[in-house]
Amino acid sequence: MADLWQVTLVSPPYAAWTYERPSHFPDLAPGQRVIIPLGNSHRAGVVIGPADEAPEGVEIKPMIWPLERTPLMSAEYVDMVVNLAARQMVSVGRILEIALPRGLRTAAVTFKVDNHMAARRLPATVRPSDIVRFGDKDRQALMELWEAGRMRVRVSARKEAEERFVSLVSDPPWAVRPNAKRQLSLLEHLLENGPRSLYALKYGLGDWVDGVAAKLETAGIVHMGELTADAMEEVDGGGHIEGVLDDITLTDEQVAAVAEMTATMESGGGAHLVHGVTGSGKTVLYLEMARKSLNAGRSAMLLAPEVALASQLYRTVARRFPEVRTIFYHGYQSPKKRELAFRELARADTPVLVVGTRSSLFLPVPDLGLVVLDEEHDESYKQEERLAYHAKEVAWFRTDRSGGLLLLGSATPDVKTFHAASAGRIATSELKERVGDAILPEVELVDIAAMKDPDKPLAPRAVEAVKAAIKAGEQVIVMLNRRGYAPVMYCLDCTETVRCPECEVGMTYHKGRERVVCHYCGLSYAYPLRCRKCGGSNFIPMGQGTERLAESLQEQLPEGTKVLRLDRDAVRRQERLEEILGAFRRKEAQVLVGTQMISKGHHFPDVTLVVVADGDLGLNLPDYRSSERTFQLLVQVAGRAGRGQVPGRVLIQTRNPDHPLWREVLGGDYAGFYQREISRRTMFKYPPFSRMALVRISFPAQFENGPAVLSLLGDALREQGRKEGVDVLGPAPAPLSMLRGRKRFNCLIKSDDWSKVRAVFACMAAVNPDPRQVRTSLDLDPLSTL
DNA sequence: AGCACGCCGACT
DNA sequence: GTCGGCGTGCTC
Repeated sequence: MADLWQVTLVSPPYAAWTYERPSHFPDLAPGQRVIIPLGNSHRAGVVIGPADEAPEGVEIKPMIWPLERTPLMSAEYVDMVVNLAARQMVSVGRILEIALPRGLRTAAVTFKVDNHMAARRLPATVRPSDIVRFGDKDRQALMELWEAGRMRVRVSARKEAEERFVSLVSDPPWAVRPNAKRQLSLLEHLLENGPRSLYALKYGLGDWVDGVAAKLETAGIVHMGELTADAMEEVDGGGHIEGVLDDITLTDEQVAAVAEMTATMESGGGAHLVHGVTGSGKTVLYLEMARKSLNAGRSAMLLAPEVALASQLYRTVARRFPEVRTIFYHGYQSPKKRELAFRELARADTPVLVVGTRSSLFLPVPDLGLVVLDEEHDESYKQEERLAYHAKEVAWFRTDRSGGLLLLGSATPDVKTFHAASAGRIATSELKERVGDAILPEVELVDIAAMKDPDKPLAPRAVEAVKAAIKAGEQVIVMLNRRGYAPVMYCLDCTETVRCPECEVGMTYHKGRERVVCHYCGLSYAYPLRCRKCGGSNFIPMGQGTERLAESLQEQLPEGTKVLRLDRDAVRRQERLEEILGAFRRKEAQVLVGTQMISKGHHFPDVTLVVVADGDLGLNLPDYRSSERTFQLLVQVAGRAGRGQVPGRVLIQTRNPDHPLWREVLGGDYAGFYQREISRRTMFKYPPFSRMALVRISFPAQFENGPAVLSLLGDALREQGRKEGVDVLGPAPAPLSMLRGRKRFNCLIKSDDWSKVRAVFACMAAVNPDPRQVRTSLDLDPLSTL
């Protein structure tokens, strides 16, 4: 009787198939990685569990070799992955592909065999294809060496070479021939998307990347190797979060919060919201709770929405707990580093601390007593590309299973979180005061309805306030949530604007890069360019972006004032973010202009003034979350002001001073905002009073059956929706209607129950006549419902 | 993701 | 004539 097991492929086609355990194999357990034959190749797979019976009509093949002697993943880990896969309606292999570092997903390995004591002569290096060819005796002898720990696994050199990251060394313009199309397209790609592994670049652009990248490396224009983000951990200037170590005495509010959180922790865990105003010292609470978890012999994980914030948190944690093994982890680390972290945690037998971003939640951390999501409302916790999952959901699942505490911290909680808290389903602690002498800033509105001059985007009153702050030796942050120089380029000859041919949206002028760029798909053209309609080249930039705002401020402010800019363009080169933040923190500049990036968690004690150049941006988007998003952004950016001794002041420019949101932002009145928002959501049955999901459908642009299949799938969705009693809207072209040669469409589903959403999706997927061409995916609770 | 199969252009 | 380009299809 053959010993059959379910094995999941961690690469396409991601299937969970049946394989036989050969008699010479050691015992198997869920989570064990094995090399399996697939067609004529060898692949890595993960054992999910025993298979009850063989599928009909297929020949069951035997496994080739184990990839580790004791599984890196436990049965509980596999259980988490299986569960998450079921919720997201994707195969288990898709989740494991996200969860496992690259080196743990490949079967391209070599075994180093220590055979000097062996009775039987075996080669010193063995590859999977050799094992297949071995006779039974040799295989048996090899397995004895394996079980004795005399056989080591090494990822093949070619795979490791592909793991190297390619990153830009210098900003444009680059010293390459203007007609070197491939070199330029690689450079533009790196500029737009940031550092990428050679592997990812080859996948996205083509195999020519190998040669071109090598050439650019020789020319000193790109760097290949470890990502510089890793070096960032050691860079000074970021510093740990100040005040956390120096001010260990807790305030009364903090003491009360610790007591409440401890009660939740000791009653078997669960979620606990820390609703504390900006600057109220939430980090101290996280550290206190981490200490409690460690004292109870349990591991703790502290997560931040972005690498830079996680890195700051890591330094603080490492200083606070020098005696505890602390691991820093994020998705931009080299695969090698991630693999080391994964392996170390899988082997750990004492409690550990993990600090990182959302991808850390897939680490095999032993006995999780605490997970902290700092700034829990932040949308970066939701992964949108590839596979849509929310870190909060994974964190909730893990702490639920382990009986750990899930700590959600924010000054402006997610409306859904706060609703659960108000309903008593989540325990809550409140911090209403800032720590130390700091008080919350004064917020004022500036009416700019009458302003027209694009070279003077700030109202005179705002400019005066900036000048006064600089004169007093203080610092200023100016936020404009739109990067580039100008969002619209207007042709003076024919009144046409520059539009992206793929996305049908306006293209943004980037002066420093000398290009116009589509902010949806990243397509860009060199500027100056000719008008598509009339061939003229007399464009005038209209509207404001951070680049133009920084430029005009530089002109309006007194001689000697230094203005820094912080946005995705400015920090394309990895080390630039820390450079800019460090320079501002060291007061090498008086003004920092930036997008919402500057609103996130940074602590600048000398900033006394925050100006929001366009408060109305994002307020009237056709999305149920737009006012929540705007409120959170404005309160967060206002929170950057007055964190030191001098009280802060916030000016918000608006063309619409009567909007009810302003009163709540001005008063920092989360409760008032929440009341108004929740009654609106009740009225329109928006979440949390309903469940929203997006069905994404895409097919290659040249696939002629695409539209027909699309309408078939749309019909199936509506039909099934009627049966289940859920609303289905669409299909409508997605905001990025064309991406990588595929046409994309969305259907919005609104239901009272996730299970109905899954049922409707499953019925639709089942009638898809050509799943290879027409791909469908389900995004539960999408960030944007467009 | 790999790898085979299969059908068209530029070479010893 | 063949070598080899990459479109398409399949993998327990």
